[in-house]
Amino acid sequence: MPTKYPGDADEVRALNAYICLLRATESLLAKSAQNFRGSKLTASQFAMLECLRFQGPMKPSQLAEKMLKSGGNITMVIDNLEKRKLVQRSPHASDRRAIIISLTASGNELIESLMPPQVACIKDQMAVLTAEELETLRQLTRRLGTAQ
Amino acid sequence: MPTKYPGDADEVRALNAYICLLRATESLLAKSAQNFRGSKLTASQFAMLECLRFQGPMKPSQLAEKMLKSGGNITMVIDNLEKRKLVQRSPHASDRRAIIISLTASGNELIESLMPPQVACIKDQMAVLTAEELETLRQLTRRLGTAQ
DNA sequence: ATAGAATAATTTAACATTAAAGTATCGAAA
DNA sequence: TTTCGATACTTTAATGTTAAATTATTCTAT
Repeated sequence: MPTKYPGDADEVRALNAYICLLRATESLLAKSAQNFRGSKLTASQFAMLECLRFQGPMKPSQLAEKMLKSGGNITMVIDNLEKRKLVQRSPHASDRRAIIISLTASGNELIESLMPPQVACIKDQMAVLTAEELETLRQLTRRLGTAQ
Repeated sequence: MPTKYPGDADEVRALNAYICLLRATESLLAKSAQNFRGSKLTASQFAMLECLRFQGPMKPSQLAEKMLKSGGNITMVIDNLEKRKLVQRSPHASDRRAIIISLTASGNELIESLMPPQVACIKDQMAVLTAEELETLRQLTRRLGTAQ
């Protein structure tokens, strides 16, 4: 993050917005991570439980796509959650190459208990902005996110 | 990232903005990472070179603070950059506990060659927003970033 | 002056992350 | 039907990341 880069007005404007955007995201993620640290979950483990909770059982390749992570990484996160019996591997009904990952009863119970504080935490942090500002932020970042 | 979480209007607004913010950051970081991947640098290695280039030689503890990373992590990133002779360790003048990390000539040359494409890349990606929108984004994310 | 607290860097262990290679299975074309 | 390319997951190697423990040094209060 360059704090002083000699550039024209366009560059300075873009860099300033970029730096603030990154810092805001870092700040939000660091704060919300506190909600699941007590359960000894990493950010990836929490994200996987959350994904399975809201979108149901799915294949590792689908988890990789939704979580924007590599396949090899997904295998390891599943391994570590499976050791704690929070998720389970089942054979795919029609494709013997594939497997289906699903929450166990205790995995479901855990993510259910963690979601309300997580949502409250995000709501609290975003509350420094008004409803209108949040809508503006959503629209601006939505356009940036889909930029190629 | 929950796509459908049953909540009140405030929660939905906050979550939507939050999700778009995170996705925008992911998208920007992924794109700008392409600029230094060709030089076999990781994001942390690039960030360290950038930090030393713009803020001069400093102690590992200062790098850790500026890069928002743990001390142990900084030691490893220095190790890997030192292997390639891009940075060097020197004894601190007055404190024998401390060391000073600085760019080597080739490290300086490398980061100098990488900065212009990096800035251009960020400028390009942010160009989906107008000057006014960039200023709005900067102000909104600045307030979020400093939220505790 | 010295004991003890604080600071600076490193080491270690566990998990994350990616890219690349490996194994097994599927599907389609010859 | 056999072969070959594509798909799905795992494994491996290298690096990143944190937290906690370790070592060495400095600072401070007595």
